[in-house]
Amino acid sequence: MGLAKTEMFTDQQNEIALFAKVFGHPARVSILQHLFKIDSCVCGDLVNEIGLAQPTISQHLKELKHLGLIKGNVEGTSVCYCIDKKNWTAMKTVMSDFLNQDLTKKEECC
Amino acid sequence: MGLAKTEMFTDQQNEIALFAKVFGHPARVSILQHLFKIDSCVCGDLVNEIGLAQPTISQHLKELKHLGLIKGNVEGTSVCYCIDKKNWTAMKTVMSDFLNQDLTKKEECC
DNA sequence: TTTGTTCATTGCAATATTGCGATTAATTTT
DNA sequence: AAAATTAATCGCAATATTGCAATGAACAAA
Repeated sequence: MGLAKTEMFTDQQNEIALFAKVFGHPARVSILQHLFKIDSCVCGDLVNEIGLAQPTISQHLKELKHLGLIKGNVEGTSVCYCIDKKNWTAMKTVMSDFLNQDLTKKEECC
Repeated sequence: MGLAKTEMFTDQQNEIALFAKVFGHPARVSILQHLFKIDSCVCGDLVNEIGLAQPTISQHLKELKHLGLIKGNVEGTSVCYCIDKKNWTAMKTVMSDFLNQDLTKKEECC
């Protein structure tokens, strides 16, 4: 099938999965880390920084933009990308709630 | 290709991507939340709780186990699964470092 | 031993993802 | 206007993922 049955899960579970999925490729992790490091960035810089072809980087940027984690702004012939702070913070809340579920009171049965 | 070019990324970036990928499906998110909620669980409970077929759940459990996030223990004809606390905590460190990159000093250029 | 229970594995079909060459679109420079 | 620059899109091939029916393996109960 290759198709996740999203209708049988909660909105929260689907949202976590969507965010996680976009982090599930090292190129996108690398792009985000680069944007954090240097504040803003044009697509061409990322093509040089990471070793992938321009259409490939462009597609990864599109996915990050689609989820709202980055913003793009046209500047002449190039495009300036940066982290969308508001949406990144909102995403962090969702993911942190998932990652920080309480472990302390659990018995490790296995 | 469908094949991530892992060799051009750092070990850290690949590790983040691997953890994120396993969270990138709502069924696995749901399984983990259930294990957190009820401490331990056999596969059959999960098949009832989530609406997927037994082989499908079994495969998702296998992926979670392969990454070390859960442990499984055979108990008669059933298998008891639970969160691997040590590995979960280690994973949380890796993911939190990524999610909590400093935003405060950044200019939003776009 | 036979039967039932529970979970893992196999094998397959359907769909998704990744990567890039070729092209296009938008803009700047000459 | 023509050429150059930059990034998006298209179209394709290769691979990965998802889901499940069928089957197998391990154990328990009769």
